[in-house]
Amino acid sequence: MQYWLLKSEPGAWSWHDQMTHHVTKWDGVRNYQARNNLRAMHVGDLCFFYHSAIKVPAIVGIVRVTKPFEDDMNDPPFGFVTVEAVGPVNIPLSLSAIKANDSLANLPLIKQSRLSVMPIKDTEWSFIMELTQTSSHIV
DNA sequence: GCCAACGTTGGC
DNA sequence: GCCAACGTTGGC
Repeated sequence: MQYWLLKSEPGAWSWHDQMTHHVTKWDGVRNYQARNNLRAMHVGDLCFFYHSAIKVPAIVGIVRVTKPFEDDMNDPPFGFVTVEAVGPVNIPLSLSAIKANDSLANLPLIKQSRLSVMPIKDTEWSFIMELTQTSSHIV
């Protein structure tokens, strides 16, 4: 089981959209590194759902991979995985709150701000899960 | 809205 | 294969 983070601009595809549709393709990725990460996903992997390019970018929910990578017939060599909404995080975790924690300093989210599909280490996942359980991180 | 970072394209 | 030009992402 591996962990990931998926970015989406809420104007294009929001957490609300994800919850409404529940099971969807995660497509539209047009970057090789992000595509490689999509291809490395396995059924059962969990992903944070992150809202990007807004006033307060934040982790807002969790989705689970339900089908592995498939090729997009119309746009090789890119493709998609299938995900289902698991649920919202208890309290959204903003990028500024993430940056305030030294133990999250190595997240690609910070080091590689344009990458839209990235791996999350077990320890990072657990720590973020803890943070989303408490309001202490809200500034 | 601006701009930095970065990926992609295409001429040479 | 290099690099300039250009387009896109995403934080602020």
